[in-house]
Amino acid sequence: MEFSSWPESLQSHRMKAIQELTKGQILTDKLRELLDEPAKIETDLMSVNGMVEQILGLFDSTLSILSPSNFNKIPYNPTWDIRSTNCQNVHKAENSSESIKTKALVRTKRGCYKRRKHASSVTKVTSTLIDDGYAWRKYGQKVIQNSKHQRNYYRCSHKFEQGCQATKQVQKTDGEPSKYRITYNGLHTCNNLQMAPQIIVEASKPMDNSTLISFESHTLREDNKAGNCFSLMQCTPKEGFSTLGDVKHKQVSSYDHHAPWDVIVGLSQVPSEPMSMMSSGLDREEMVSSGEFSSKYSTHGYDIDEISGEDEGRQSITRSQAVKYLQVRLSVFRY
DNA sequence: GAAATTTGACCTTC
DNA sequence: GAAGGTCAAATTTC
Repeated sequence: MEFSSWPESLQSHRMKAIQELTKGQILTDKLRELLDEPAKIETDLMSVNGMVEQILGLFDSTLSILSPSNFNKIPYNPTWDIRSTNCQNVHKAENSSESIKTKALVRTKRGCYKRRKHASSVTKVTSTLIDDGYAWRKYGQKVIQNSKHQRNYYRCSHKFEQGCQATKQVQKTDGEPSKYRITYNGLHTCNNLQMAPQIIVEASKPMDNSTLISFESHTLREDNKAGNCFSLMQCTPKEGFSTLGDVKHKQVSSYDHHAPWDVIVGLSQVPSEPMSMMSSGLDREEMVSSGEFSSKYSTHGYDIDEISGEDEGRQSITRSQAVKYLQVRLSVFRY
């Protein structure tokens, strides 16, 4: 990444990003030391878990610092929305005092949107519904073929204020016992991740939990904000979360309440382009194809069976590969 | 009364 | 044409 060519006003962002990545590098070194001694892993599993999560959190923080929303502190203009380009005339007509006949015509043109079939997504399966720290607004519900349960559609509450394109889908799985499949699409650009979650570790069977983290690459599309999105996750089910219909996607206090890095934070909003740019330390193909890595040592209190995007060209890599991966990314990104 | 949810219709993709 | 994602009016909740 050509940081030197960045505008001067962005230098502070660069410095912040470097600071975060430096922390990550230190943690990665420590983690590597731990991984070199399998016996230590056995006895200090929680430390390993915490370190991995912290590293991922640092990525999250860095990407948030480097995200376009931080560079462009300009109030959101709805006309920037990809759909608005084609719909502006529609909205104009709706706002005017056109005839009913015109309105009828307008209504037939609603829904000028692009389906994000190929945008990267993250899917996880949890046994409990969790508050991921973002404010969501339900906008739809659909019966899905070959599925007993309806799928619920949520968009970021700040979609219109800040143009945040993040959406998620929640569907109860048919399995027994039922779990919830949550699919995150798009990138949160709203900067409204308010509160670090309280992670409650299920000490009883930590080995049962697994995490697959997707670094899926995707081409830049018209909605190039779309990216992988590992949201903050709160593992304490709130009251009333027992059924899909009862889920409250409520706004949480202020953005200033980011937790210190000792709080476990998920990797969120990994845009593909920076990842591609960071891949010089390893063979690019290796980087891209290593679209995900798994961890059987997740400290998350919920069950994550999978986090996946599109299935093409991805493979699981070992934990040590993942560490190497993080290390390289950190060192490359630093420059 | 404002905000959130529900729900049928519309639109895109496959 | 079917399936799934989104819109937006109607309805409900706070």
